[in-house]
Order: sequence, then C-alpha cells, then structure tokens
Amino acid sequence: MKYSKQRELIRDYVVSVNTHPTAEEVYKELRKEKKNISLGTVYRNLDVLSKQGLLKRLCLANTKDRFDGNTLYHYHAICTNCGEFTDVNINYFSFIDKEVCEKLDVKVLSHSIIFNTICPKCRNI
Amino acid sequence: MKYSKQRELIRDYVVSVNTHPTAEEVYKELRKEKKNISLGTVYRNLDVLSKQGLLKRLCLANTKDRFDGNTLYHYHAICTNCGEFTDVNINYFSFIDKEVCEKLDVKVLSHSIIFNTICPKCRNI
DNA sequence: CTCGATGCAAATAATTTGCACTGAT
DNA sequence: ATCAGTGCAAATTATTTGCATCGAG
Repeated sequence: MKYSKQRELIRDYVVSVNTHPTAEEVYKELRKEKKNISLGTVYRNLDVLSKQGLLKRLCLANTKDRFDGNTLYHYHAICTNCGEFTDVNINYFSFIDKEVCEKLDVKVLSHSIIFNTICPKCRNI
Repeated sequence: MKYSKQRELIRDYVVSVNTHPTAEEVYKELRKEKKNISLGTVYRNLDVLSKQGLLKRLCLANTKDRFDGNTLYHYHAICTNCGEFTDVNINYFSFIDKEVCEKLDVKVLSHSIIFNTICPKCRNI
C-alpha cells in the first residue's frame, strides 16, 4: 500500500480515540483540525484500513457504521437506554469457539460479543 | 397495536423462514405471492415489529439489515468466505452476563454473539 | 515517469416520510 | 366515526464512484 498523508491522519485519529467514530465524525474532526481531506477519501480509507485489519468496522442496528482503532480482541457494550457504546475489557472467551467448533463441526475463527446494558449514568437517574 | 393484514403477512413470512431476510427480500417475496403491499409498509412494519420484540433486527458490517423471526436467545454465524449467515443452536451462556456485570459494575440485560466461521461448504472446496 | 490516491461533485443505494385514502375497531 | 395503517412517490441519508489532477516511489 502506497503511503498517503490522508490515510495516516485517518488511522491515527481512529486509533487515538476510544469513541468508535463514524466516517462522518472522522471527516468532521479532521476538517476541524484544518486538515485537507475529503469525505470520499475518508470513506475509501476507512474501508481499506478495515479490510487490511488495521481498523475494525462495527455495525449496529439503527446506527451508522463505526470504526475501532483497537484491533485486539475485545467486546463491546451498548446502553439500551442512551445508546452509549463502550469497550468491555475482559479476556476473550476462547473456549466458546472450541465449543461451537465441536458441537457444530464448523471451523470457528473468532467471535464478537455485544452486551446490552444499562450504563451507570442511566441506572442512577 | 391495531391489526393489519400487511403486518401479519410480514411477520408470518419472517417467522416461517430461517434465511434472515432483508426488507427488500421480504417485499419481493410477498409481491411474488401477489400480496398487495408496498415497500414503505414493509420497512415501517419491520421497524415496529422489531421495536416490539416480535422480530429481531440483525446488523452486520457491509450488509443491509436483516430480520430474524426467532426471538428466543440464540447466536449467529457468518462464513468469512461466502457470507452465509446461519443460526447457531447452542445454549445461551448466561454466566457471561453475570461475569461482565460483576467485573464492570454495569447492569447487563443480555448479549449477542456472532461467530466468524468457515462453513462446511467452503471448507470442502 | 507511473500509477495509486485524492478532491470534488454527481450518482447510487437504502431507508424514511408526507399525504390523501383505506379499513379495523 | 375515528385514527392507525397503507400505497405511492418524493425526500433524505449514507455511501460509492467517475474523472481530472496530485504526489509517492
């Protein structure tokens, strides 16, 4: 992959935050920082970066695609009340993959989990 | 919720298949069966039905939203090679919710898991 | 110099919505 | 009779793409 300043900016930004931004949000943030970049380029690069495994694309019901700079296995939680979307830092349950592999005779590469939660903020209202 | 023939048709169709159809697919199938229904109505009803918990909305990276008539807890698998999307019939791991609840001090309602797999068809090519 | 990457704007895809009409209660 | 639900088409939202130009190698 040939180097480009724009791709570097996009990746650096997504990796530096834990907000799981959408394409639009990445674009707006970089423009705010007076970076010369177009929305098309943001979409194109988020796409290639996630296909290369340098970012992770997250897809949730009723929301736009979001991007995660943390490509190590980890889980996510979404608050069913306010929609807050956060990382869940617990160890990867690798035995689950083994179990599914054995029970269903399918090759399991990995899994992702999304927890439906009530976040502390919403619980305390 | 007031009864409507269209809503009944939509729900019956999604519940009767295990193909996790998109809105477009539901629409095309019902039209094929010569049912009088519009695409807007299909979208509107899939939306209310999933908000009521009578269907489940599934969202995956790089695909349109899909709908699942099986609202009991179960997991899903997607073949990373051909994209085939199937149910995974193993018991719900409720201890995972407990673990996250205790470790993170968050109220956990439920979780969903998607397994990235190589389906039997693709493995045997 | 070459060709992958960009900016811009136009095009497409997916979904939502306004409105007059229909049909369940 | 009322008003939630519908069909239709137009509008909106999210994303992709064509093309002339730019810039890394």
